[in-house]
Amino acid sequence: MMAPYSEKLSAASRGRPREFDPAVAIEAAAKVFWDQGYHVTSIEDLCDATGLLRGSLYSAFGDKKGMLLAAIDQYAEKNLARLAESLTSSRPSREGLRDALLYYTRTATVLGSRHGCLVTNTALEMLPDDPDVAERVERIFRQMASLLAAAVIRGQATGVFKTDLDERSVGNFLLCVIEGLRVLGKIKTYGEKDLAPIVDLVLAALA
Amino acid sequence: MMAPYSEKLSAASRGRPREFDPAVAIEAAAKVFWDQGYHVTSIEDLCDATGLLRGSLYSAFGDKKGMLLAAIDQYAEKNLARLAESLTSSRPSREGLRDALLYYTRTATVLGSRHGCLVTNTALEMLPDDPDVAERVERIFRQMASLLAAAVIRGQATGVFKTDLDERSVGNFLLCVIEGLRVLGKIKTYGEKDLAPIVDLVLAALA
DNA sequence: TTGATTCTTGAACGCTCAGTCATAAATTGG
DNA sequence: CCAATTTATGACTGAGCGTTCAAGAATCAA
Repeated sequence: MMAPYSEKLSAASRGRPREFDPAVAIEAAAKVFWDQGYHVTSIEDLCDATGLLRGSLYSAFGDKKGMLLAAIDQYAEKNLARLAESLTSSRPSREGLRDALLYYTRTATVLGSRHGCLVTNTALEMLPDDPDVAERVERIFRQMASLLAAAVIRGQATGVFKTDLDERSVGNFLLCVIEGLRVLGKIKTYGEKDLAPIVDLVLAALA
Repeated sequence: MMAPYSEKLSAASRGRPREFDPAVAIEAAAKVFWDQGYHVTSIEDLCDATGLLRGSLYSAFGDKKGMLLAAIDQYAEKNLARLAESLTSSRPSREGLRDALLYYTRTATVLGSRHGCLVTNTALEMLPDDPDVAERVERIFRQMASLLAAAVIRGQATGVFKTDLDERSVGNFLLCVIEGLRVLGKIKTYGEKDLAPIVDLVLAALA
């Protein structure tokens, strides 16, 4: 179960070639898991979303869990890259971090699609019992906290933030708020104008 | 579905008397939903946990969703009362709020039972699609935010907290952090000593 | 061309699920 | 005691689930 699908996903040199792009299929599957959750999603849902038949999905990803894990991996890679770019695109500033956090208040509250974050949703649905999901969520959260902490550290060097902040604590603090925003964003009574002030209070703790 | 079970739960004057206490049954059911999540939990799981047979559960609570809603209501009532008492037991102080928040870092990270919060778990599993759960989560979160905001307001009057804080924003901020703590608490790499510093950063934003 | 290999197709399997119902048991009102 | 009413019991149902698999199709190596 370590990498139950990656072996299968490598292009085979012999035999009939695969007729679909696994990355495209997984992106479609990820949307379904994201919308509905893991347990509610049926294989038929995934077939409909991907346009593939059961056998093709099973031969490529092993089983339903394999499809979820592939979805999480692909989703996390994309979103971590986006966060990293958002935090490093401009020179460290209060507004740079503010914009990075406001991204989560915006995506959390998009009307008609309050499905939050695939990783957060899956974590709450499947932890603490599922070791495969746990391993991935731990890694993703660690990377997010590192990126956030690094941004604050850079801001400290340029005098934007307080200098007596513990790196690890700040990263966890910001990650905690982001996850909280993703929870609140699921409730329709919380709009962006309710969540944005939270970000400003967060920044007040750092400067 | 408004109150699908409450009508049934009132004691009937005629006929064979109910042999079990619905509140006890619901507490046992709530533990199962809390541990496993709604969709993974089967009626047989609930029968095992409550010691009752299917017919008794169905006649008392209508259906599986009715059992969940009753569990949420009972759980929320207990926990809101606990939070209210925690916040008002001593005169308003930085340490009073700190203790109230540290409660969540402790319960979130109990070894061997990182099942978080029933309301948070159910919200992420069933929102935004389920209106019955949505209605309850909205109400519970609104009450939590109100209690937290009121505690800060009382602290402002005694000079413990900054005076330029918006009541609504502070309540949402603290609620957001609590929900974030409940998410992080699901990951075994986060212990209480990782979460406690978050609380101190939160307090730094208020004073 | 032949055989091995891989993917596609879609029917089929075994199982679990939420929910139902007929019957029996316990209570109340008259 | 006799209906009427409510609960307890547990077998049952129909639907949906994840997964498997045999047969057909497409490719490559030789």
